[in-house]
Amino acid sequence: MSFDRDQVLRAAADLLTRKATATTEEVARAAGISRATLNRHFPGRDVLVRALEDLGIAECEAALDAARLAEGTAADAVRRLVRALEPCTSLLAFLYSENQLFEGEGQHAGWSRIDERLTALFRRGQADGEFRIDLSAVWLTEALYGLLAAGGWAVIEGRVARNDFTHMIAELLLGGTMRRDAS
Amino acid sequence: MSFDRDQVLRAAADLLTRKATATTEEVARAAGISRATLNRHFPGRDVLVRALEDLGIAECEAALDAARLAEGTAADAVRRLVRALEPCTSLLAFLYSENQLFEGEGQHAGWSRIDERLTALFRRGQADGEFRIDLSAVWLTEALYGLLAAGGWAVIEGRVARNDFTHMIAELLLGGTMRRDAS
DNA sequence: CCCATGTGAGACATGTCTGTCTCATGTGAT
DNA sequence: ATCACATGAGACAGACATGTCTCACATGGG
Repeated sequence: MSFDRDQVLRAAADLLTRKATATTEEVARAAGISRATLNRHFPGRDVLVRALEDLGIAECEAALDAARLAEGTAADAVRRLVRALEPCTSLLAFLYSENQLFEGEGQHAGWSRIDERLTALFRRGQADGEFRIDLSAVWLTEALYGLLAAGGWAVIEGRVARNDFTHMIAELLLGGTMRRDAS
Repeated sequence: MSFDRDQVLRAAADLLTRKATATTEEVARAAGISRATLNRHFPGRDVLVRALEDLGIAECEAALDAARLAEGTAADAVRRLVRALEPCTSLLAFLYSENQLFEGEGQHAGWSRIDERLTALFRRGQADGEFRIDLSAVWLTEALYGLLAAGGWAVIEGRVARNDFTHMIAELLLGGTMRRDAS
């Protein structure tokens, strides 16, 4: 019954993704610890959310590193990225919706770094003539977030198979819905 | 100072989209009425959310009607649909995130109807050979929701221009990021 | 003019979540 | 065995949102 910070954070993320308004007692029970212990380590719900944010940022940056965005074609980099991001989608989905609440406080600097790296990837694709230029790189970054969240929720609700996750998101983002035969 | 149900609902939607945890007093103040009056007409927060849901469903179905999804190419139908949906995006974005909370209760039947109409549109595009078939129509429907929400929030946060809304979403969904020259 | 209706303001009780505290228990190290 | 330490369980008070109630006021119709 020792305290495993990482395991607690993951249990909290799993629960909060499904039920964003969960009580601290529910979070504690989901993590297998008491409310008192949860409060000793994370004094306040905002502290817990910030810790989840830090975890999400760390996992995102690890995924970005693992995807080696600078190598190969931008399209392949996007595919590697989506695949690398898949394990932390539910955490991202939670933080994505939670972020809407952080109105004025200014967002975590980590997200800016991640935004910048993603935007740079799309800009590279545009500069290489690989991606179209009438959709701004900033919008493509936002769209990727939206598709990841939509995909994560669709998987949770059983509307789509988890195995299809990477293919669905990456191929929709890259190729859209239109058939590409013609060519 | 008479009570205008529709105006109150729109004010509530605007506020709740930006701050999903807003107090009933904040909602009332945003709508220009007192908390007592708000509670007379919407006894309970869930009643208010349900009313917003009904409003969102009604506006969605009106947009679906206006877009005449059965006419012309499926791609053009999607473009008309996104354009018709644009005015109620913020309400949709709120309901989209709020819906994650309705876990067990079973969702409003209206959403099923809307899902079905959207899925039918994508299926038609696939049957006509216009859309690719390796992305399921159900996923395309979910993706459209995700892109609408992402677009709505990106506009609210000033990351992208409101004028670009329709083009960004529709063209990304239809054509993806890849350049389409070649062909 | 009088009355009915609807509203705003405020007070009040209630329920819930939260943060904190105490105390007993269990575990590991010495 | 003993001690230090962390945890679990429960109690407690405070903060907050909520729902309800009363009362005063304005408006509109009879």
